[in-house]
Amino acid sequence: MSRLALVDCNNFFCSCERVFDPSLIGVPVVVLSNNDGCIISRSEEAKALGIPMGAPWHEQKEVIRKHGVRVFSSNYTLYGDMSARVMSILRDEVGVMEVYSIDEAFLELEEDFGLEEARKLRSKVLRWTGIPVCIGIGETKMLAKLANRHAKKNRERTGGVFEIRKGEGAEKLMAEVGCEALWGVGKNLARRLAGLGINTALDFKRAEPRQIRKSLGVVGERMLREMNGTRCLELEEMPPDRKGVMASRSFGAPVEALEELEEALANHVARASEKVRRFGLWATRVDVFLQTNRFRKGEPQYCPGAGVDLDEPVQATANLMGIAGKLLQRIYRVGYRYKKVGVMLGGLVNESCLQPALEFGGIRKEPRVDIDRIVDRINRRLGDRKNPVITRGSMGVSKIKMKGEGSGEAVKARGWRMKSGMRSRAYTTNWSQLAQAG
DNA sequence: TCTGGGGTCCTAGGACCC
DNA sequence: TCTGGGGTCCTAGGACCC
Repeated sequence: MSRLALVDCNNFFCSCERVFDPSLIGVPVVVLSNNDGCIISRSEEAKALGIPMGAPWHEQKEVIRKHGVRVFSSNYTLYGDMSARVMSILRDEVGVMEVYSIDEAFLELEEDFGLEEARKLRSKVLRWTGIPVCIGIGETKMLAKLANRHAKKNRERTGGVFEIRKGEGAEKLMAEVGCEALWGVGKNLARRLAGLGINTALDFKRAEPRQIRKSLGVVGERMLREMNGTRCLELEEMPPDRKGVMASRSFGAPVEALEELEEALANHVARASEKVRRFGLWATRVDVFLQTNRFRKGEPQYCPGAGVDLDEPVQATANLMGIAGKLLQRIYRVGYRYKKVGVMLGGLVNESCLQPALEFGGIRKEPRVDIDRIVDRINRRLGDRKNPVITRGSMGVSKIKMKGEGSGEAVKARGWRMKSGMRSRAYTTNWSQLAQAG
């Protein structure tokens, strides 16, 4: 039976800080989120003080002051570097592994890799990097996660290493774990499960697949199978290509002026595009969004977003800046107190998708067109369902030729890409309504 | 104008994770 | 007063095609 190990660094960000400042050992430490807003990593001592994960810093100030908790802003350069060191040690250990996050990795285990080997690996990582880890072993990712959780919660008894094996032992453990502790089950799904009378991990493991499928969908069914030892979540050795890159920040104090939003947005666009270039990618879509303060229940909320598909892949900050700026102007409304502005560069493509500027004997390629989509958008923006601005009509009223009528070569020369199944279609335009709609 | 099932594509929104 | 940032996947529903 093949098995997986989940190696998870303990209190990773705090542990990283400790490696470089031994005076932090044995005292409560917390690390704050990007904007120093929330607590995102706590040492064991800080957890013992009752400081919750994700708590707003300002809510914990009193406890922090009272107990002399050491507080750090996050330092992702440091954490990334430490992560790479840990991962390289793990990579030496096994043939196949998946770096799941900055502080976790799944390892495919050989038959003879047992608890003893896991303990050795654990102390090796600690010795070489100063980072303590826990290791959970199981047949599937979910089971390895569960085993890891158990190893962490019972560190004295387990020595930070635990394997979950089929049988009574496993079921006893599961009976003591609530569903919300399972990987992939959050607050909402846990509530839904509770409604079905499924409260513990064991209840879930024994649940009726049809029922789970019905109320939690395929995601739920996959989890259920994983709990019973069937692998549904594969190990991904190669990280899949990134789909988008986002950059956003909350403001310390609410912002109302467009100029201020523009300034912040310019910053985010610069960061996001830099990242995209570093990955060797290009964006084919830009989305901009605004948010008011969702915690201020009394204030009017406005969280608009707008995006465009680009005619061609773009990488340059300046180009993206212009596009993002226009989108911001489109969604900006006077009179709101904005808390956040952000940009999302999407539809990322690599070099292979770049179209050469010159093709077909020097005729420049035009962007891909999809008339139906464009028509759909125009209608959605300007008309309503009952009164579309543009409708598919009888042939010959107002025609956009896509194919055929001897114009195939012309179409090709323009570089229009045909989707299979595309045909000539006719559209009628309600010009007066279009004019009215602006 | 009505009839119908099997597909795809797109978007918005929900849920989750670290 | 202050309450993160960055991702992924899935679903539902509409429009459209054949």
